[in-house]
Amino acid sequence: MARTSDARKRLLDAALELIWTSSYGAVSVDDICEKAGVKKGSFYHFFKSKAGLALEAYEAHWVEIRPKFDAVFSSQVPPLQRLEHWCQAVYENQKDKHRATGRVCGCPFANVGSELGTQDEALRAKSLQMLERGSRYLESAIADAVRLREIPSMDPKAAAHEIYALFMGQMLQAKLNNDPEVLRDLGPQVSKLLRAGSLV
Amino acid sequence: MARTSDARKRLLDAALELIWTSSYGAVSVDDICEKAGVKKGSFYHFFKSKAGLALEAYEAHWVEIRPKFDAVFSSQVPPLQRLEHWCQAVYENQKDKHRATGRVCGCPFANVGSELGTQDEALRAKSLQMLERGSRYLESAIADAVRLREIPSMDPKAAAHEIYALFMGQMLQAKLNNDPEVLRDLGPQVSKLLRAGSLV
DNA sequence: TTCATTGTTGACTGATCGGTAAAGAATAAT
DNA sequence: ATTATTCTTTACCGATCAGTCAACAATGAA
Repeated sequence: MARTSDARKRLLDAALELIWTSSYGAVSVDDICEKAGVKKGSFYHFFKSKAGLALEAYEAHWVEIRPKFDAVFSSQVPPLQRLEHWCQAVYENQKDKHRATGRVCGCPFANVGSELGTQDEALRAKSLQMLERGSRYLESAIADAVRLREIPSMDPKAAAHEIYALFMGQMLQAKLNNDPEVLRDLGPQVSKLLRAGSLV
Repeated sequence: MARTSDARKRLLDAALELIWTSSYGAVSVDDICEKAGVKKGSFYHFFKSKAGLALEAYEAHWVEIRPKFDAVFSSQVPPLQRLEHWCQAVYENQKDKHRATGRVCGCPFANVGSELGTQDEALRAKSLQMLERGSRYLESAIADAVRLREIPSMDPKAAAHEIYALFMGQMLQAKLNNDPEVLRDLGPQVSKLLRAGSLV
């Protein structure tokens, strides 16, 4: 048909990065355009609104990081190790971001859910969807761990939600302290909880 | 000296309410003024900036709710019951807010910390201070429970932070689901975790 | 080479943003 | 009653906000 361009992807990347390191409300369409090197007219050629862009940016980010999740939660890895590796990866990720920006930025999906959960139904639902996607990995790993008698019997779905709540709470604590080291012992904590069978 | 007025308090109340039910970024000074029935000139007579108002609003809110915390965490109550009552109070509080607004609004302090933690040092610090204040109640209760042999020996401070992380994560899950019932079993969950001695 | 399609540009809108200035009204202490 | 102080009001500021528009440039398919 006609010409192609990577401006759309640049906008998605810029939006995620800016909103992650600050917040949805504090980032303007102009900011995103400047970071992406795209004029505002082009922005509205690709996206119908700022909220529309955010929605697509989160989905695009998920598509990007999903392979990492799939790898970390591979069935080839012993179930409890999957969880440990996941905690470790999150810890390293936050440390990298902290090194790069001087700030603990937390989880981009949780951030937007917390900020806009009461205002924008579509973004709330997207944030919830991300949560459920992550929780499903935990659920499978926990179910496998139970099946392999590595941990006591428990309801995997409920346990996954509880572990995920603990995880998101620690992320927030790390952000409030602006200290990624808060997340250092997350893996062992999770293991210990699961082995004790004291959830739900 | 001269005339007095309750405009200042009305502004503090309006700000907390509006920011809690939406977000800091989405609420304008004009919104706050309109809700408080105060003209903008008066706003800047009492507060030096929007962020300054928010800071004071959170501190004022703390002063208001602290007596409830002191009552719930009274030494006259058995330690584990304090925690159960606290969870119950939070659950009821979110249900009330949900009935009134149709939304699970979450914790006002956690919300602002999550939204502005990377942008406004003063608000991040205030959010952290609130967290620590709450955590101190948990810490005392846990220490008492250990001392009274109601739960196994553990580090009260670390356990308090872990319980608090779980709590904040569940609040966020309730917000993302827009369903206060997510918080229904928080109390028993906390009790079970503490009794198992599987924390930290 | 044509030509429909896709992408780019810059100028523009009206609304709203946080914040200011200055004059006047209400009040408490004297 | 005077007066210093606190509070209220109105009108205003420049900047920025999200979003629009129409002209124009590049490109792939025919």
